[in-house]
Order: sequence, then structure tokens, then C-alpha cells
Amino acid sequence: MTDEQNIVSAPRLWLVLARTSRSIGDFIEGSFNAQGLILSDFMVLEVLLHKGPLTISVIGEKVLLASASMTSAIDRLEKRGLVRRKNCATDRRTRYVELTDEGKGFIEEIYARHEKDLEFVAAGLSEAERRTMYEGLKKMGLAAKMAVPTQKCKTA
Amino acid sequence: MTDEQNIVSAPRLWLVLARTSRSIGDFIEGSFNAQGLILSDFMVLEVLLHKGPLTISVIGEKVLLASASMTSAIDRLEKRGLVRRKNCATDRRTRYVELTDEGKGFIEEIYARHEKDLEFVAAGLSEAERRTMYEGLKKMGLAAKMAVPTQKCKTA
DNA sequence: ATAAGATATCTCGACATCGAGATAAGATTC
DNA sequence: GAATCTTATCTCGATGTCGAGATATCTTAT
Repeated sequence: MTDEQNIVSAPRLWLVLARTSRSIGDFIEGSFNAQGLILSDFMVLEVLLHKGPLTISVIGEKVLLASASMTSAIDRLEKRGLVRRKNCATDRRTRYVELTDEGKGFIEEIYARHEKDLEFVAAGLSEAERRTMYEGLKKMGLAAKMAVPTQKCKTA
Repeated sequence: MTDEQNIVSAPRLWLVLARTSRSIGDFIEGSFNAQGLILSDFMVLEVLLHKGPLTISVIGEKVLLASASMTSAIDRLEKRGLVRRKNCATDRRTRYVELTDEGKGFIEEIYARHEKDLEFVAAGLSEAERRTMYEGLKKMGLAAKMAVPTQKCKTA
């Protein structure tokens, strides 16, 4: 740390933010790439584990994937027997996606490791630091979202 | 903010970090997508603007692109007349990449806008907040990098 | 000087993602 | 009830990225 007394410019903050995000992303991907899972597929499984069966478009909103990408993501997971598509009784356009038993055990195990990975990465941070970072990141993210016209930014 | 008093878990911190990084990325891309620039190409031009001519592999290290991706990135930029490949006098394997006059003017203008975008995003943060976030992000990034065996993590 | 190893760039094939458009079905309006 | 609008998913083609391997060149050891 040679810059202990300099002010943190916005570009510099963004640089370290982007790099950190990437480093952590690479790191956590390491814990399931060996199982042939990519980050998107992991996120889909994780959402299903914690929220239960959801429609394809709802999952897509949560993991930030376009509909075309969702179709192929679910295809990949279904082909491996980790999830199952189920027709909706009341709306025949809709397809619910749910974890198979195998998929549930699979993601549970991987998610436990994932949590440990994240604890490790954040281990050096005090509660106050986490709080400040959390709030600061939210502020920045909200400002960025508000500035993008296409994005729907819920004010709540 | 309904969670003013809860502790910030590592997964939650990572979630907001990843989302913020993405939101800001989308936002800043908006300011040059109209010019037909993608983020990678912008980063290449930005490095050349601030560091001067560099070899393809050095640029790749700085913008975190694999060599195959760098070849096509430079191809794209060269085709548009924004950069130029130059053979190295002392090492015939190496190709230096430099901005053309057009490329220089182009990236200068876009970078100015880019800086404003980032100032806008970080505007709501006090100097203390920025400092805490900066240091905290660096801590997390370093921890993640150290945990990835393939990555060379300079201790300096 | 030669052989073996390292390095810089490029080529090729695979793949995840996306936008746009197709299809089918629910919701709304008249 | 038919026409129109909206929504959910899928298909298709294009693109950016990557890993692995090819090629050319430099470096090092002998």
C-alpha cells in the first residue's frame, strides 16, 4: 500500500471494484468448475435451492440472464438431470423449473463450499467495514442503475 | 433500507458487490456502445492512452484478456483505424500496438465522458467511505487471488 | 554451434451470451 | 366473441471469449 494518504478517485475506486469482483468470481468459480458447472448455472441452481420452483423468466431476472440464455441454461441443467421443467396448470405458456433430488443434493453440497469460500474472502473485514462497503456499494449501484434508462429501478 | 441493523454476511456482501459491478459496467458501457465500442476494446484503448505503446501480451495482462481474445480485439481496433501494429526492432516475435491519431482523439473524448460517469456514480460517497471501500475491496480481492493457485499474486 | 526450452502472437474450434424475431397462449377491449 | 395487446418461452444467427495447439523467434545450456 504505497498510497495511504492519497484520495481515492472515482476511476480508481471503480478499477479496484471491477478487479475485485472478477477475482472473487474467478475464485468461487473454481469451487464448481471441476463439477462442470459454470457461474450462470450455479446461480440458477442456487436460486432454485433458496426460493423453490420458479418460472424461467423469474429465474432470469434474478440471475440477470436474457431469455435466450435462460433457455440454454435450463437445457444444460436438465440434460444433466439436475432440474426438471414442469408445465404450469393455470398458464400453458409458463414452465416451472424445479430441482430434481439429485440436483438438490448437488447444489446443497456445492453451496456449502461456496459459503465457506466467501467467508474466507471476507474474513479480514470488520463488521463496520462490511457495513460501510455494503452501503457504499448499494449507493453506487443505485446511482448507476438510475442512470441507465432501459433498466427498471425500483425505488423501494 | 430495511436491514439497517442486521449484520452483513459474506454472501450478502458478495451479492451486492457483484450486482454493483455489473450495474456500473452496464452504465459505463452505455457511454461508448453507441460508438460501436465494447468494454474490452475501450479498456485496450484506455491503456494505450495512459501508458503509451505496449505489446499485445502486456495489454492483455492489464485488461485481463487471454491471448486469443487480444488478437481479435486488436484486429477489431486496427480494422477501424484506431490502433496500429508495429514490429519491434529488437524482437521479431513482438508487435507493439499504438494509437493512431484518430484513435487518440477518439479515446480521449470517450474517456473524458467515462470519467464523468464514474464521478457521478461515486458522487454520494464521502472521502472516508471511499477509503474504507477501497481498502476493503483490495483486501477481499487479494484474499481471492491468493486462493486461486493459477494466478500469480505479487505480494508487493 | 546446436539442442532444448521459453516466449509472443496467431489460428482454430467450442461455447456462453445476446438481440431479434417466431410461436403460442393468456388478458383486455370493444 | 373477435381483435388486439401482452407475456412466456423458444429458435436462430451473430459475436466475444477462451483453451489448446501451431508457428516463429529468442534464450539458455551444453
